[in-house]
Amino acid sequence: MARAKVSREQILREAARLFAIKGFHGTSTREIAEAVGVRQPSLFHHFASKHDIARALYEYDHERSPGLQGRRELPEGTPASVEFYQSVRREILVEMTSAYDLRGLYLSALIDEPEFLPWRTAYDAAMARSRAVIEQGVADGEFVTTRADVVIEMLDATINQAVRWSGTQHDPSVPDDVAVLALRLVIARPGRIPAIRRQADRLLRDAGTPWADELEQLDA
Amino acid sequence: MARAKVSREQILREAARLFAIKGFHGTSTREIAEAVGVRQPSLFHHFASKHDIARALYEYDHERSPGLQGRRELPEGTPASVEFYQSVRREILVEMTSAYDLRGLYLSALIDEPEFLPWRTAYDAAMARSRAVIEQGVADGEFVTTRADVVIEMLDATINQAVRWSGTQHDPSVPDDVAVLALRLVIARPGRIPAIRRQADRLLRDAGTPWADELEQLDA
DNA sequence: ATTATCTATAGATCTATAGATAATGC
DNA sequence: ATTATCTATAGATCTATAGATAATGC
Repeated sequence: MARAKVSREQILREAARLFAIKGFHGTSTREIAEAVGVRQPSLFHHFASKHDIARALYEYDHERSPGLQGRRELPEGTPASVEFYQSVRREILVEMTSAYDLRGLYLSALIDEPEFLPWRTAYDAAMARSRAVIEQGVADGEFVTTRADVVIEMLDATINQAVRWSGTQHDPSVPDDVAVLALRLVIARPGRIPAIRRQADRLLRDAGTPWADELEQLDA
Repeated sequence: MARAKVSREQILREAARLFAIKGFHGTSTREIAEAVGVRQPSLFHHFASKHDIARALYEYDHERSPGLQGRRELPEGTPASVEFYQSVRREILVEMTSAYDLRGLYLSALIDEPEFLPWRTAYDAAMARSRAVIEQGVADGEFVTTRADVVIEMLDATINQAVRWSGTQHDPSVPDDVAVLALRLVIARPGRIPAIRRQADRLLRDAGTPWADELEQLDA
């Protein structure tokens, strides 16, 4: 008799989808197993525990996100406006092109549970770096004096929201649209936005950072 | 022996707090009972079921939010920019001054469960009305041509986020700060923002809508 | 007499383990 | 021989009900 041949990826995909809908605690391992077409205990051949499934999803997100890794894509000395624009554009692109629906990881307070402390730490550090960029922009006069804390919260919320667009939304212009809106929040001279975009594109090309791959994925 | 005298409010407060941290499904009735200081079955004297507790919280939020009720605070014919500014400011104020931490209701997909369909419907209608205001602003030339869908998603995410600030954040200038940032997303002439704020204040006073009460609450 | 708690517990989960069995790869 | 499934089930929950008991209000 042919048995369902289940891959780790299939489990991650269905688990993520269910976590996003019903939450981590609201989703049973039985439901995940049913969605991938095996019996409940078979999951434990692939993952040691239910928490381990969520951990793999956090890991996947972390590996794809320069922001969470604390990796800069643009050289030292890049103007804050360009850095800010590029980092928002990149994060939105990363979340939109995720193979899994990662909402369940960030929309609830799951990340605050002790099992997930490393990802919480990376997340907090990324927020602190974003904040520093905004403060730099204000100090340089590129950005209007604004409440960096409120701007950060709005962006954080938006990036979390962007995870929803993975799978459903394939419009490749969305990352740029969101990054432009983010710039509008803080920029002193909105007329400079096209120049900022061009500078980001140029610096990114010079740095040789791959970027086109994910964008192509959205067109498909 | 003195027994704990528990009020409905105490249960709502602790339940909301726990839902926000661990999610609705991640919180047991035993945990809620422990937090309020009674035995688990005693909760069922006050609420028919665990779902009923969440329902009461949705109801509370709905009663306080003009946006969710579809109630206009400003007269017909108010410019889109003023309407937009005021609606954002009001919703942020409502969420910030909530007696309960309502994150758990909106950060997960709890609202999508069939038990909560009436609140889902009200929520969707509020989003559609916000969208119409933005499109009006674009049509009138007050707002730049922008993707209303993305702006709505950013605002929605921000308002959900604002729920986090209830309890912890008491700064009475936050609703205005967020509303100004929201305007910056879409406004064609940022220099008009102070005039828009003044017009909102004036129309609100003329309409006799109470407003000062909640602001005072933040100062306390 | 009414209201709010308590103890005890039914019945339905839920995660994870143990050990049997089938499929696959050398 | 190894890998991936299966059935069966232990043991720990979890929600909600039943019925006893204490406190409160008239």
